[in-house]
Amino acid sequence: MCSAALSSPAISSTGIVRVVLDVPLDRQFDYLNPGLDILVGNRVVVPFAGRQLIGIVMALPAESEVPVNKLKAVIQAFDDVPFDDATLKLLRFCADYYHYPFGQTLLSSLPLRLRQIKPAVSRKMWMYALAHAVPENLVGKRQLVLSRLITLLQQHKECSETQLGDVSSGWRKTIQPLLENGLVTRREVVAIRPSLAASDQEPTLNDEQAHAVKAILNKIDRFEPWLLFGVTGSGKTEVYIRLLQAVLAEPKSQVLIMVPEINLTPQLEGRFRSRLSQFSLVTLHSHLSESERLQHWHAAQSGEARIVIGTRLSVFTPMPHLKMMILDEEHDGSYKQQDGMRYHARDVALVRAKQCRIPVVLGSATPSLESWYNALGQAGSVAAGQKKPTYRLLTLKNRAAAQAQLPRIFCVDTTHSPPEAGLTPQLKQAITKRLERGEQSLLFINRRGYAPVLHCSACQWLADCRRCSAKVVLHLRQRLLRCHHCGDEQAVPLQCPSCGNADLRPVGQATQRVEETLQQLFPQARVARVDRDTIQGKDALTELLSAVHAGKVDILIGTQMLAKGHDFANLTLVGVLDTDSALYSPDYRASERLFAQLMQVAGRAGRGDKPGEVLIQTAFPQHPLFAALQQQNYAEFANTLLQERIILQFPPAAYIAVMKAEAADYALVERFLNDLTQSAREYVLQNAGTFPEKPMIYDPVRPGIARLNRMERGYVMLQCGQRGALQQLLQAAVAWARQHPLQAKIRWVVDVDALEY
DNA sequence: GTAATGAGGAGT
DNA sequence: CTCCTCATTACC
Repeated sequence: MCSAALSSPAISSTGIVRVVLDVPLDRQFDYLNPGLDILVGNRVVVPFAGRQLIGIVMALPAESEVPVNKLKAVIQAFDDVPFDDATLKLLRFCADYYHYPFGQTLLSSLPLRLRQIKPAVSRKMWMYALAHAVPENLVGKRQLVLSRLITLLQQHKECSETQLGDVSSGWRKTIQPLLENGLVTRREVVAIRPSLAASDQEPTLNDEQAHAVKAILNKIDRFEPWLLFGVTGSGKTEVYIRLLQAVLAEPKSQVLIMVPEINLTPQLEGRFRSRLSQFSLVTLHSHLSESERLQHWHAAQSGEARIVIGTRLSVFTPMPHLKMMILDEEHDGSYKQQDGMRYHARDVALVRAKQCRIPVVLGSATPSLESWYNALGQAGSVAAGQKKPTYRLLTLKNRAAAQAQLPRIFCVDTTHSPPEAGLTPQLKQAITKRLERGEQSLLFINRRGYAPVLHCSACQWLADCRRCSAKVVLHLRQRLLRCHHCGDEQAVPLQCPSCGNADLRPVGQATQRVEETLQQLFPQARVARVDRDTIQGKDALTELLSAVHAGKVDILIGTQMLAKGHDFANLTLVGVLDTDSALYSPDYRASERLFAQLMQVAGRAGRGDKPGEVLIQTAFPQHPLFAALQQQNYAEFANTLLQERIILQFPPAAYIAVMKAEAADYALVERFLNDLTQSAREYVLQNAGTFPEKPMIYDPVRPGIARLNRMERGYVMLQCGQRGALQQLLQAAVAWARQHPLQAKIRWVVDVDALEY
């Protein structure tokens, strides 16, 4: 696009307004200003193809390439400027790097309220309190609501609108006279919820923690990526807190902490609120209401919030005084956006830190191979080969609480001890022992539902999804078959649709079925199941976890939902029922993910003063992954994987991008992708001289789930050892795809640094 | 993306 | 000859 003309005025009341819009068109649109006050950066409402859209003013050019009589007028202008220069630059970079339209990149990073035409006034939030003692005769006998409101206000120093609303929906009407006569006062709260009383006391850092804090603070005023590699329980959070204390000591400075998903946010939030209670803190995650999100976002953008804790999208939150970023559990796949602009929040954070010249701390017990690769060399490993380390590695080897021991990890060979209903005799025995001792057990199985397949014993028929090339999972309680890929549900057939046989059997294990088995085996035990089917509301998980803490549960069974961050002092056994599907998966990242997951699950055992035990059921106990796991030796395992990736020239040893296409008819997809590979190869041949390294273009393949939601899918992988060369090819490929004749008939996206292939 | 546009087919 | 549907094109 045109660079803003030097002569263009900062404010316009007439003339031309150049706008980007939330449309999949990678260009800007010019409008006439009918006499509104408009600044570069403002949000405006403009007519577009027969409807009204919100746009962002990018420039006020002197003239337009479009004839003036074709230009339409701006309808409305808002006076806010949502993006600062730094954020805009970051979003521009991302739009280019991920090959996603700039307008959509920009608008999708904003809270929904700022993308909607109705004015984004956030409703004010108030806290109510009693001003003085309540006079005796105030409350009449029949004024039940009033009396309850007053009781509530007497019990709490301050009450939120939600609290008061729980008493009666008509609370506003009742409280109004009290506000007028001054018995009740209220104060406005902007986003920042009142901190809990500062209670936690400062633990002493061990040597490793102290060294990490000191090392980072030594280079606090420059761009520097740190990999904080610390086993579960080694006290990474305490390191974060000390860093934040130091950074926030500087007036105005802000910090951004990112976490994988909402489940973890409340935990970290609670600790930060109590330890850093003097600093205003907001969260940004998907569980917020739209008005909360807007408030929190504004608090960050205005500089009012000093601490922001958020999920991946928060990496784009404008923060004028950002001085440090922290990514907890940096290896977690949920940092990668899987639709729209497919950015990786870790990579974006690195770019942002570099632009802002600030440190970025990546924390993990099982770093991503990307980060490991970037930190190697300094670790003295040979795996990185000739590569120079770009991250600084800090290691926390010891558990922070000295008495907490690392769990002992065993494999149970399922070829020698075949499991019955999913449980090997060893595991059953281990559970029995825990029940006798009054300790808790956690069983981990990565499949929700009752059984992963429904099978006909006569003709070997298996129940398929109608929309996907996948098997449907039996959910017994709801009496239905559900596809875990598209969500489609169908009734359980009474007889085999293929041969009419009535003997249809559930095959394999999933959480519901294991729960049933456990209840039969241990009728006296209190069993709780945790998966997406049992955990529905936003407080459901918290409630269940506190029940576990209170000792009201003996055996917990669940999916990876349970794997993260929850410490149960009385939990001494972790059982992993089925890992083998991930061991020999075609996905090149499967074993990296499995190791991280098992490490995390193992970390749940024995976090109190009792030693923990982990039993893993597998038919392949000799697999090197388990040997490394038993020694809790991530480094060795990661180095082995790295060698493989170097040989295969897969990430992080090389860069990849995947062109993903889908259509109802695979023939179209195939034609499109064949055309693509051919022209991409020709392009590379013809421009061979301009490529610092020649990219590889693989033949089209079908992904693991070849059909998803009635769409036939196909992938083409582009790979190169050099990022710039891959980008050069991608640019040509995207331009080519945008004007391909099949463009309208198929859907395609480019997934740069795709996690799966 | 979606609204307007125009080409081709069946129906009155 | 009109109305409808579907694909194509333009969107400032």
